[in-house]
Amino acid sequence: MDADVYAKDCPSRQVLDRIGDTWSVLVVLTLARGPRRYTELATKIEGVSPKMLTQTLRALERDGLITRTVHAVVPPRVDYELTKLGISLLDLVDALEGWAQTHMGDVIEARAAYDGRPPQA
Amino acid sequence: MDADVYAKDCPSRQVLDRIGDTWSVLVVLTLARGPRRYTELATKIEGVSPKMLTQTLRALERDGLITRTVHAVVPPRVDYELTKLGISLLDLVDALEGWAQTHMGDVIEARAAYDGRPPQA
DNA sequence: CGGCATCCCCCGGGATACTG
DNA sequence: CAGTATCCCGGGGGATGCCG
Repeated sequence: MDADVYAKDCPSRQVLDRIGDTWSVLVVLTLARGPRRYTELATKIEGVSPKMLTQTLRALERDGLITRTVHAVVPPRVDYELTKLGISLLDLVDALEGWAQTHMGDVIEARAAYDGRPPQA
Repeated sequence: MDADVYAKDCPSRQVLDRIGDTWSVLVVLTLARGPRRYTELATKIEGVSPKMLTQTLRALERDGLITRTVHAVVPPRVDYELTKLGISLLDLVDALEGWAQTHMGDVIEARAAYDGRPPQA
């Protein structure tokens, strides 16, 4: 198999897209330290709508990155948890978060410089 | 500074978004082994439209991840190159590509299993 | 509580054509 | 060659309302 992310039809491109999705990343990060309930995820991840959260969770489940466990109690309780595959992704996603935090300042600076300078300097 | 990616207004979230963008990732990957011209990028990265390529390049430039060098020749020649900051991101993005390629098979399998099974098994 | 369905709006982004 | 400008469409995604 080629697994060429540059090829628009290669599945690896789709996988890359999934990893790239912000909500996916945040969900995986939130599940880093064990199972979480739907509401916990919704609360922790600011700005995500119920629709997008569900959609993201389904996509991650479909891709085998998380499991969805329904507890037959009332009120209902649903736990989401990283699979082995999901855990293997965790290191990466963690690094992503780290990079974003570490270099956030640099990026902000760069933006200011770029915006402050006349277009055709 | 908090640098909380879960906070919807934290700049780190925006940085995360930029990293997440598929075109950004592919551009950075393409620039991994040295400067590339606009057309080279357009050719290498399948499926990207001129509009999106330009837009992506501008965003990356603004964030200080790449530089844009215009050579005063005719026909015009423009080179894009990773900055130090961009290079620091390269390792991550490389790992991303690697993960996508390595686990592509697992994901495809998981999807087949998920899709093949009746909704409420 | 944890969804799914529906509606609807907005804009991301592709296609096409033109310019320096 | 390396863009920019314009048009336009599809669907991403928010809001709301209803079930188990």
